[in-house]
This record gives sequence, C-alpha cells and structure tokens, in this order.
Amino acid sequence: MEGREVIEFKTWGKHFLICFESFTVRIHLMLFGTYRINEQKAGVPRVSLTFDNGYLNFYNCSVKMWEGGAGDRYDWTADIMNDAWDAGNAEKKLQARPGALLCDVLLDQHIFAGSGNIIKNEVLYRVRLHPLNTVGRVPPEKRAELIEETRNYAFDFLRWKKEYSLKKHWLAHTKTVCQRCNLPLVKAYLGKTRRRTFYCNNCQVLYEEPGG
DNA sequence: TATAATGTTTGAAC
DNA sequence: AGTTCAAACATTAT
Repeated sequence: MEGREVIEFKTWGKHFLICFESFTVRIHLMLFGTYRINEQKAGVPRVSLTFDNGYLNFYNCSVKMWEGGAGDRYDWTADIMNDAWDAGNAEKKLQARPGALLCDVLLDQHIFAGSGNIIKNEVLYRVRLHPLNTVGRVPPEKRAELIEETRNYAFDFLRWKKEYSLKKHWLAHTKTVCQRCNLPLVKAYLGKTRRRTFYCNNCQVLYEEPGG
C-alpha cells in the first residue's frame, strides 16, 4: 500500500473496502474494532493511511487484501443499505430456505448483508414476529414487511448511532420487559448461531406448523 | 472486578 | 464429505 493512491472507499454490509488501482483492502471491525480520523489512540493500528489532509487508522480489526477490484466479489443487491438493495432478491433467497429460522436468516450476510444481532432483535420486535418462526411459515406479506423493516431499521440505527442515542432507542435488545404488553421479555440463545435473542412471547407471533 | 458481548474465520472433531 | 463445535482475535459496558 505504501506510496499508492486510494481511489475509492466502499462498503458492503459490515465490510469497509479501500480500493486501490490494482488491489483492494477489506477491513472488518468484528466485535471490538475501531477507527480514528486524525486522532491518536493507544495501541498499534492494523492499517494506517496518511493523506495530504489527514490520516485514518484502524485498530483491532480483520484485514484482508486481494488483487483486483471489489465489484465482482459482492452481491450488491444484498447490502441492506446500498442503493442497489433488492428486496425481491432477498425474498427469493428466503424462499430457497423455507426451513430456516428468522433469527438465523436475519444474521445471514448473503441475504441481509449488514444486519447484525441488534438489528435482528429490534426488527423482529418491530414487526412482531417470533424469532423461532421458520421462513416458510411466515405469510408472504409479513415476510415482505420483515425485509422492508430490516432495511428501514438499518437507517434508523445509523442515524441514532451518529447521535450517540442508539441504546436509548432499543425496544427489545437487552430489555427485560415488553413495552407493549408489560410482560417479561424472553432472553434466549437461539438458532444455529446461538446469539442472544430478546423477544416477547405474547406480542411476537409464532405461526403454527401446517396441520399442527 | 468478573463477565459477557455489536462478529467472523479456522481447523479439529465427529 | 458434510456438519458442528471450540478457539481465536480483542475492548468495554455493566
């Protein structure tokens, strides 16, 4: 990277892409990564970029590099915050996995690139869907609502994050009581991912198995 | 102060 | 061969 010029910054889901003329650097902040612009921070940066008008450092992150650009390596229609986002594509991917749990598909970066555990919990609460629903059991119009709300919430998330007020707006994540019905929220480690899941057994619909 | 968690990859074990 | 699982990375709020 030394002496080379950055052509462009891009993002795909949680990936931050630094594009050079003949190669690409991918930063992923994982759980604990951070970046600083024109600021010092304790510790050695994994990647440090210096420009004519400032500098940019990345800490405690995953770094990958490859020859060539970023374009053909990513499904841009899967990025929930990208202009190229395609809800119809997401629906097709969901239809291909009727047995998958909602709490798993909302973390699947191939379907909802950029969605994470907080988004999963908040979106399911907002649209009143139980995390243990299988995709196939959820009515199509409700599935469309889920897909739409995942993108919507991502923009709310970003806005609140910038305002340092994200946590204040959590309705389910880390909460113990349902603000809609006042009953206790359930905290469980669900799905293939066994990630922390907060939900209301009363307000979030669990569709019955066909015939069951 | 100990614990758990906004995430993902890797490789061993089954 | 396909899956499942623990380990690894490392910071910070609670």
